[in-house]
Amino acid sequence: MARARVTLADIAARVGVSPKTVSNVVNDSGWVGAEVREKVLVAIEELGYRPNLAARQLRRGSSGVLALALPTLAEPYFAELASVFVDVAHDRNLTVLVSQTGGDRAREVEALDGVRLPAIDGLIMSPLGLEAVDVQERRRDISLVLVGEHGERVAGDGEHHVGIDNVAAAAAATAELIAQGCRRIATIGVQDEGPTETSRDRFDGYALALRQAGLPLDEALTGHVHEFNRAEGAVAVQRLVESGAEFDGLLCFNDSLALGALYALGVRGLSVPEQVRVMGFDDIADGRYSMPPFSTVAPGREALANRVLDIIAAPDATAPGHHEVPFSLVLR
Amino acid sequence: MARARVTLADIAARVGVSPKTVSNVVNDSGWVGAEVREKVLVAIEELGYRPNLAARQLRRGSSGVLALALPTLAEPYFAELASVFVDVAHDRNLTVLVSQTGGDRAREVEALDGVRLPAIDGLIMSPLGLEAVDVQERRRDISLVLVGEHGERVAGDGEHHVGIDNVAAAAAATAELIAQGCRRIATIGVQDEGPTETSRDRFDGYALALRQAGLPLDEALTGHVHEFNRAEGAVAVQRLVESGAEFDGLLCFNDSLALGALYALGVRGLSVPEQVRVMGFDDIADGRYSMPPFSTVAPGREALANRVLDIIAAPDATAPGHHEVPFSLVLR
DNA sequence: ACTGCTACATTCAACGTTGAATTAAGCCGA
DNA sequence: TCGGCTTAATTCAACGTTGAATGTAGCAGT
Repeated sequence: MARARVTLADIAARVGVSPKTVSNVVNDSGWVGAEVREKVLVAIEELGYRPNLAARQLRRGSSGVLALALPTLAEPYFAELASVFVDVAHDRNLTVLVSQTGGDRAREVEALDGVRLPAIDGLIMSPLGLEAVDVQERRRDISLVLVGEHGERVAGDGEHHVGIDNVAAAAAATAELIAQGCRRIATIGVQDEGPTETSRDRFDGYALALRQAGLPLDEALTGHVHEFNRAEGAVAVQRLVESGAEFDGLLCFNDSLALGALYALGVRGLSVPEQVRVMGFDDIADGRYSMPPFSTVAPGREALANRVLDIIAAPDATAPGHHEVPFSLVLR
Repeated sequence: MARARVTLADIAARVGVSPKTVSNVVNDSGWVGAEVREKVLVAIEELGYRPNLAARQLRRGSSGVLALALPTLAEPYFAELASVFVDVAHDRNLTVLVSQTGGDRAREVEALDGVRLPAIDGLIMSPLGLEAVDVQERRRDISLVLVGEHGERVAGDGEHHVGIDNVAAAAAATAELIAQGCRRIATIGVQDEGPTETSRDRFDGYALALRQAGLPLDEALTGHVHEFNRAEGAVAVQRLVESGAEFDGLLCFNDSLALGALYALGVRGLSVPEQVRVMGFDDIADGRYSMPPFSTVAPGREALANRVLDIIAAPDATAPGHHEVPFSLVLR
């Protein structure tokens, strides 16, 4: 399996030129005669030469490779985000490699330090455990862009962050439920511990929309969770229903929660959307074929990826801090 | 942002020792006195030294980094597989970086060649467009392990492949439906074009189980699809129902198809599991909170990842060819 | 014949790290 | 006192690539 590597020098020896000339052919740099170029290309083909990227990067100082560090790929939102990032980057002739941190502070710091990552040009991270001080105290030689709401807090004014306006998005989603006739709108996804930025922003938007519509904010309609996944969504709805709370609308802080909620509503025999209208967040693929269907907030994933890559391409052309990308409502 | 890199030489100069001694401290190699070690560690902390991985790999010839190339992260099966791989590898002190090829032959070949990948020690790939000749004709200096059914064909006897016995798994799943009382079992997921290995194996298992139970194989109960996703699953069921086919069991060739099928069954007013029992494949997280619930075949993901990493760790200790890992049925 | 130019190709050194070989110093026992 | 052993640190070269500097023709122009 592990045959010896073919190097520039091997090609050079075979053709009878210097390694540098071969390098020039490979990189289309310098002056190379047509005849020599041809012979070199033939030799490369015959011997199966592949540039050693470690050596190239060591010399050049850059690799054209970016890393995307996410809490988990098991959550569809992150998996789909990763998918979009890779594709958008591919169109730009960049490679994005995806890494999974588990949302663990230590592993996120490791990613920042480039521990166990190959030499990369830039790091895109959606942190969960990271603290602002972790970013501030270490000098980096690569560019960093943070995404996600926790990332926004960590970034502060000193680092790049890209994301949607969560408060506005949650307010728009809530307003839509109200427009559809809901008057008692429950919410699922309030978090009381850990990185709660997302939760808080979305709750703020929810509260804002209620206030603007002159509806009361009822603590009994607030479903608390530990994490944003189906299991927690199901349990939260179960608790709400058992507590005797009555509601005709349900704002879930992401689609996984919404899918879990639909499950629990189904078990309880509550029909969607007749008895309860459900709204989610993230527009993940699972939600598109959910039965019954529910509406959701679509963050502009392509827009996000493009914005991030713009910043990575020219980190100093953009002032650090928060950069906003648009969202939209998907009604089903 | 891009501050100058701190090198071993910088640390060495500050402490007043040779770079090699600093290297020894960093790698716990060679003999270093307690006092010098301490001073070096302090300097490393103060200056924020981080080893240059490109240089290290160039010198060492290996990086401890593996790449996992998948068709897409947008499909939950692959995303969850990636998640498991990263975690299992992390436990073994290895890094797995995930790449997305789109199932495109050219991009899969690029991955094989290491184009636009940082220097890595091993490649794990679930191919879709790749051909056996692509693998055979290029000499590689890294170890390769293929996964997935198309990968099994590409691997042949000359390359490593790890996977479950799809025929047996599909047969077991079908036998379970029969044991639950189903007599007319439809199937969804037969493919007529592209990389159809998965589809064929599962259909063979389905046919085998029917034969063993003395049940007829009815072509009218066969749902054809182009891809394994929710949309196709929904459409396939719709077609089956509209064709007038009657069935009390439904074997879907993966969970995404099953979720789409459930959607279509729901729209048609067919109740699950009363009127139709549904069985899927892959045991993805979405399926676990599906309403109504359905059973599925769980491939041993951890077992798969561990087997693959065993092989990568010692590629020559294992004969190339197919290596099997167990599956199990998850009944809901 | 001399200068200056163009087109090609080469040499040299360096990117940062680390195995292998070497040196240096301290200590022990004969 | 000498050789031999242990501990500690060093020097050297090389991993494969590529910028910068340099060399060498051949040819045009004066």
